[in-house]
Amino acid sequence: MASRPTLKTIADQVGVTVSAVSLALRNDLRISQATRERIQQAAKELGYVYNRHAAGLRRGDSGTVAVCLNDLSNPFFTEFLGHMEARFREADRMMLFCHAHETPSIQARFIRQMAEHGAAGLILVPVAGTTREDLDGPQVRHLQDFPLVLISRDVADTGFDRVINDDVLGIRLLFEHLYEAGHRRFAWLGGGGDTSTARDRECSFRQQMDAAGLPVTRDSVHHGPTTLEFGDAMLERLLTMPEPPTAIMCFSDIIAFGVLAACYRHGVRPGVDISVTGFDDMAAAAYSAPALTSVRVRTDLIGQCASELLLSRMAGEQYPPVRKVVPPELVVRASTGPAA
Amino acid sequence: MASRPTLKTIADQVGVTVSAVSLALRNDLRISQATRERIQQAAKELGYVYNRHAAGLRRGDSGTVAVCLNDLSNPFFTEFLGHMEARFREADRMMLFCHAHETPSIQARFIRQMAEHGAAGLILVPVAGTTREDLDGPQVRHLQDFPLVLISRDVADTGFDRVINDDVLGIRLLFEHLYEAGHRRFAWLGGGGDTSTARDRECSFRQQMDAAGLPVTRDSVHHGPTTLEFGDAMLERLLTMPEPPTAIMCFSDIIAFGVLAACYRHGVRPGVDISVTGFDDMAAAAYSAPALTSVRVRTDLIGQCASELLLSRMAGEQYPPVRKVVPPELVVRASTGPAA
DNA sequence: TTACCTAGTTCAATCGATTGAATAAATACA
DNA sequence: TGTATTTATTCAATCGATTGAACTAGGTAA
Repeated sequence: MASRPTLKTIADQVGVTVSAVSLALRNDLRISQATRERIQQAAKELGYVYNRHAAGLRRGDSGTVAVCLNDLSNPFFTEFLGHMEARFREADRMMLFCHAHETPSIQARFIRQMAEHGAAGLILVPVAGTTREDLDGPQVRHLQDFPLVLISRDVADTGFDRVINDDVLGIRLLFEHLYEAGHRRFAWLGGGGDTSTARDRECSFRQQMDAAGLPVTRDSVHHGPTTLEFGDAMLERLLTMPEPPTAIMCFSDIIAFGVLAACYRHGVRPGVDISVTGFDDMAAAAYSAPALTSVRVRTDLIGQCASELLLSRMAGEQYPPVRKVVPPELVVRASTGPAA
Repeated sequence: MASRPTLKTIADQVGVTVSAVSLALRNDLRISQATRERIQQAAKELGYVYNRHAAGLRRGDSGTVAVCLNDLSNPFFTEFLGHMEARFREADRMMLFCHAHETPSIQARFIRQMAEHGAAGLILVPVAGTTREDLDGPQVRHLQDFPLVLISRDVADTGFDRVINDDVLGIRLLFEHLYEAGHRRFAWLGGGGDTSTARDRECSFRQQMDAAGLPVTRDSVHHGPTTLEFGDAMLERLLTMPEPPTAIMCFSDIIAFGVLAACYRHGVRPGVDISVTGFDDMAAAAYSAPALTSVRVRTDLIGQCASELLLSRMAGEQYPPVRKVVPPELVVRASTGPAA
């Protein structure tokens, strides 16, 4: 296949130099209107495609940003992705995307590669277990002074900007809602991963229990993956207990959906016989059977805030690291009700 | 911030030329082991980051592939994304990502931009209404002989490779399952968009009805968006009909979930009072209340096949356009049962 | 001793676009 | 008419890595 036309091709065609073409295509007024039009016309006819490698090499910016997430099967993260993609498109930035799949080596590789590609900034949901070292150590020297925004999960002791949900508040809202409805026997499901989200939510749960004078026993906290399967399997187990909980608080809506599915099979009526809460308030929460009580994490605000922050850092703005904590909102639906 | 080290920086440090450094970093045997090690050591110490713009400019390949999808809120598409991402990572390709959101202008822009960025190939779920012209016209000359694989949705009369699901078969499997269970009053929900998927599934539904000698009336086909809301709202409407259908076939699991939610509220028992089917068999289908009968679209196979195909085209392999049709599998669950 | 390898390294052109400085041509001003 | 000024375009260096060709020791064979 014939190689693609370049500025040179156009220049020869029109009878000017590459400089003139370069300027004309960017609508620089230094080139006369007439010539500019001839050049632009020729470019169109030749099917010219701008070469950002060449331009980026000279100017030092490729026009891309990098985004690294961990769980595409979780709508919660794809919501983020959507919000950020929209904002970056607006800013005329392309998105280099990585699905790290909770795998440190994939994340590490992506962090290197996006730099090789000249990405101008990085949005990262850090893989579970990510430490300060991973983002700040000698292996990743290039991240120093690099525009990087952490979202959803925090990493302690780093000097990066971060935008996260107020997980402590979220759990408190749910707990208070349940407590006021008379619940006293609670179970906590999920949050197996080594993330700030898992820690903060569980910690908040324990605090609430403490504050309410309720004991946290081995039977009230159950770690596991954020999957439907886990929720489903856990309900089966909880039902066999001598004194099953009356309220089940899940780390994520996903787990809660699994619990609801198991309830349905067992003829246990959520909201009547037992109360179930999720976390995130993904779109499906309003359409589960029954609709799920949850806390709405503002993925829109977090996504927007993170992309704004990144774009401003990319524009070179200097200010101390920002740690933005976005409050979630309690959404009460049919899956919770008064304690039996 | 000090600009990043380049080959020159390393060369000066070690006391060799850039050529030597370039070769050494790629482990070329022409450079002696000793020098190579000194150079690699220096590179590490300096925190050198490879510049793919420069390399790509010279070599003509940036090492990226582009992927353009339309609905991130649909797990069906994110499943694809996951499968392809994995395969491309394996091939050491980065992914330029776009969420076209069923918007032709976004798709068109992305098709231009990914070329500007030197992507070596493109995987595209075409936006609803995409025509031959959009992929083959004078605006997109650069797509000629460009590695491009269409997935999930087909575009007529194009010479591109495509990997799609056998939608006709999928509907037939569902229909036969319902028909054999005694159903005779059917409703079809969804497929509002101008896509091959929507056309093929509805067309197949009509064919099945015809073949079974059942009339397709105004009341049996209802177009709408692929949302939970639509399914929910439609069930409400169907229930008010004098002779409601006994079997509801939905364009997508998403719509079916909406239908199930409405059933739950109304005390209608899916699988007993009414039968409901989805399409795609996303992960959640096994955990809805009740679990949803659907057809499993092999996103794994389609994703793998598409990425293999693309990689082979990118490697320069020549063969006539491939049109791969992957058969789906019927998955019967509790949401369907014998006609009342 | 001379011609000839060979391994190890350097030279210099190259990819395509950008840009500050230089030049040429046209116009304005005195 | 000659000089200053503006306008339109070209020149040439540059970004960072790659690569075929050229060079330079040191070693071998004749």
